[in-house]
Amino acid sequence: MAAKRSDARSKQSQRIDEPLQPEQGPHGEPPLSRERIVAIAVELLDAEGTGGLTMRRLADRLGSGVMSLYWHVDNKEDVFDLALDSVLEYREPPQAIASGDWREEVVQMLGDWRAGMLRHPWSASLLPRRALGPNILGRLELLGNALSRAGVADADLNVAIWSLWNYVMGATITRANFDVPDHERAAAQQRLEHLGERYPTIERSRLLLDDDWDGVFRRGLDFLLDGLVP
Amino acid sequence: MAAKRSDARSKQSQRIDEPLQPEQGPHGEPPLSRERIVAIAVELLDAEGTGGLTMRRLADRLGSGVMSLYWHVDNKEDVFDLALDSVLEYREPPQAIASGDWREEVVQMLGDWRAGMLRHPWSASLLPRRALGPNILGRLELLGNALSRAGVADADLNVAIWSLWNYVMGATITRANFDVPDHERAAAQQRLEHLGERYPTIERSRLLLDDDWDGVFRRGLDFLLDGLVP
DNA sequence: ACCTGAACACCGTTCAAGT
DNA sequence: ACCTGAACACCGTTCAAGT
Repeated sequence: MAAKRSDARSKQSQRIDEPLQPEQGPHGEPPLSRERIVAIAVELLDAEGTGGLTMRRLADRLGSGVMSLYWHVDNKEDVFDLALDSVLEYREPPQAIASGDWREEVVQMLGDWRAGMLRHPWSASLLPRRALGPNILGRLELLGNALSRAGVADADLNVAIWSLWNYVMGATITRANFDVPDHERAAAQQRLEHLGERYPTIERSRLLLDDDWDGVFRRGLDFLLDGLVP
Repeated sequence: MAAKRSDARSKQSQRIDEPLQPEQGPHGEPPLSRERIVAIAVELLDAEGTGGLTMRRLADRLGSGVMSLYWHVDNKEDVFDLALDSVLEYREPPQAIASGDWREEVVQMLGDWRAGMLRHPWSASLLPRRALGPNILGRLELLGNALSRAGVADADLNVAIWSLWNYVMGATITRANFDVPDHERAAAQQRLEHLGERYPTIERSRLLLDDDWDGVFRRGLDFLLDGLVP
């Protein structure tokens, strides 16, 4: 049980001194760098989705040749890994949350996690196939720590972390993918009414019609936490 | 909140009478059909993973021209949708499970669901982006029905179904993607020991080292059910 | 109703070469 | 140390045409 590909380093030697203000290149373009590539990749993914990220298009936006990217990055997979992890970076120091109430703490952490991914809907569908980057690992560490302080036994920690991770991942993916654009909503409603005969329970539960995603997420999380720490 | 693309029908008119034994074509190849295309697509996905499914390769294996596929199928997306749903078909009538114990019933249903997907590891990563086909909807209906009989109030049914769906989906995806092939295991162990300094809780929980996936799945599911139906 | 090949507009990546 | 263009071996899908 281990992270795949998480040690994929590029050929680039590890830089110690990172210039904060990269000087402009001769033609107004800042020089290529791992960071710049990832930033633009995220932009591209936000704008066009998973299918829109192309090494050629990426190079275009960066004002460089396609093959120049390969100096900084192993391959396209690598770009995906880096883009995903970058989305899960913490924007504010997580200590701000650390109140006394562990449960509220966990709920906040997972809510922030979900929100970060929903800001970049492609990230949810990508998560399953990607390695665990440092930001993801950092969030898992924080989660485990909070659970441990809440009194979850070491023997159960494993299960507790995975359960919550799985729940958040599943909920985020579901939310990101089943949200129908407004102009399709009418057609979708129609189709589902027709489904009622074959799937009466689904219809009764309003499973596909209710759109209080945040509420469903929060209530389900509460149920799970009830089970984990009675 | 509604299924995307779930009404995508091909240009083919709805067949009422499906011949059980399609006669051989003149060159030993049975004629092209939606069913045959999907079956071979699943074979291809099992053998080569998501990246291995190509319209050209698919046509090759079917002994037909590439463009012939497009008569039976809308496009590559459509093939993915159909392949995914076909994997979730019930092999035995689900009534066999219906004992009296609703909880055991739910656990069995979800275990079977997960097992079906793990037999085709590509299906887990695919699920997030696909529409709800009839087999998926059928399983959701069955699940909701069992929960309802177990005493979950109609007002909570929505949350209960989604929570379990999210949990199973997350757990299956995690399992399918973090299972390291044996020959990579040694290297992975090494890497993770090195990680212990920065992520002490993760190390202590053996989050990435324990490989009792089935146990973790079952125990987490129990916790969730405890919360859902105390 | 069903199948086809040629053509179009793309892909990711290797390689040998430039500065 | 960093960047490059040409070339290779692929893609999915449109189209006009065949039976």
